[in-house]
Amino acid sequence: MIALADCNNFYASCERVFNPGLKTKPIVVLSNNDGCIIARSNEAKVLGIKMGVPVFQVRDIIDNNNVYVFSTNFALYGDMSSRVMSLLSDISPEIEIYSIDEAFMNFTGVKDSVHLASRMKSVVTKSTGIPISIGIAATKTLSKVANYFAKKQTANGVYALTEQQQIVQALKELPVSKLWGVGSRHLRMLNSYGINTAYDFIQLNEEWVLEKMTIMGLRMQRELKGDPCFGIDAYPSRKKNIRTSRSFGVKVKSLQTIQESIIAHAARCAEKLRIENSCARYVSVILRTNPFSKSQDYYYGYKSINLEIPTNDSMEIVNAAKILLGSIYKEGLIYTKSGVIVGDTVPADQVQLNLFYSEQGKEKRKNLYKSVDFINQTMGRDKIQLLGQGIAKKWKLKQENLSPCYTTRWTDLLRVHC
DNA sequence: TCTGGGGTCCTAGGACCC
DNA sequence: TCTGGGGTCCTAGGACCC
Repeated sequence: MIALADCNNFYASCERVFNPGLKTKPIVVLSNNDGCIIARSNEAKVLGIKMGVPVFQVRDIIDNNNVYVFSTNFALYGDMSSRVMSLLSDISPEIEIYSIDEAFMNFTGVKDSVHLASRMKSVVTKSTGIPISIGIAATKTLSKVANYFAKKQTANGVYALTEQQQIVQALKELPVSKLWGVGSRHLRMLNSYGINTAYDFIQLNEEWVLEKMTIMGLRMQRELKGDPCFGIDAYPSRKKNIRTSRSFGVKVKSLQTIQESIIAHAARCAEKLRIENSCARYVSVILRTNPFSKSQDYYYGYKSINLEIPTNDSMEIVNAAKILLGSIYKEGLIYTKSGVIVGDTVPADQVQLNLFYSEQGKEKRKNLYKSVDFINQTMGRDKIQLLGQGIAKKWKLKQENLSPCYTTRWTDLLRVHC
């Protein structure tokens, strides 16, 4: 048996924990740059605010209904997430942290799984204030289905989907769009063949599913029939790619300003690599204009370069990124986003050297980065940075409704008045 | 006026090798 | 007139997830 724990409206719930007066109020959380809606409380969902829509399109609904608006605060959400996950790990024998607000747990051998799940739920709610739902079933995909009904139908937020008759009934009620693995493209394709529910989908011929939706679709179908295709991965493997990208807070034309952002992103990628103890074999840079603009054709510049020797050295990655930027930058366009991707990672202690590799200066640089990383991790991001990242940071993003970092910054601790 | 960020996996087709 | 067969590796693009 597999259990899936999923935090309800996670970001919105995090904001509520430290602002209990908002308990019954509609809340939305915005993406970076205050651009799109990325989380909604149930009250906001009822008002018809859809996931992912740009804020300006729902501005009227927000204003007319006193919806509380928050800029994204990842320091807060990340910290709350690790608290929830650590509580779940204490209780569950085997756990895979699947995303910031979800975890799969192996319930094999658990005698009364509903009882265990209910206990988890009350421990998490009591210790963190975050409401969660837990779905239990034979496979990961079915546990997702169970979780859907845990949120929808049950008062206590725990739902086990185990009896054959019950599974068939659930799949008949579940729109195919809600399946884990069906996105907008597959949905349109399936609908065009008259497939509307999860039950319709499992009736389909396997070869047909394989042809239309690749092996991923077939695995999903088998999982829905109770045949496990995905195991619990309790040991997270090293990331294969690491990306840092941001929209600009303002429209940007000049190479100078873009270069500052690229250097900052490249340095951040290098730092992330060092945290993971990895080195990357390639560096890519992206630079794009506004895809929604009507006055200017969309331009998406993307280029990669392979490194002679995999590295996590900020300066080497920055240099590669600068060269790439020079080759995709076009004069005269108005840009809205830039980013750096490093990838094809290898463990830092297994880097394949070549004949021309020289140790000279490497040890010093390693020590330098160790100190810089330590200072930045304990005293705040970019306390020490490369000069090329720029001081003014004109390209920085908008965050007009940012909540305090209640749990990760001393000056932001909640004050209780007696 | 105003549209996020960070990942994974799969496939087809081309390059290349013997 | 007539130009193989089989394999691997790499990459770009597409689809999905939260």
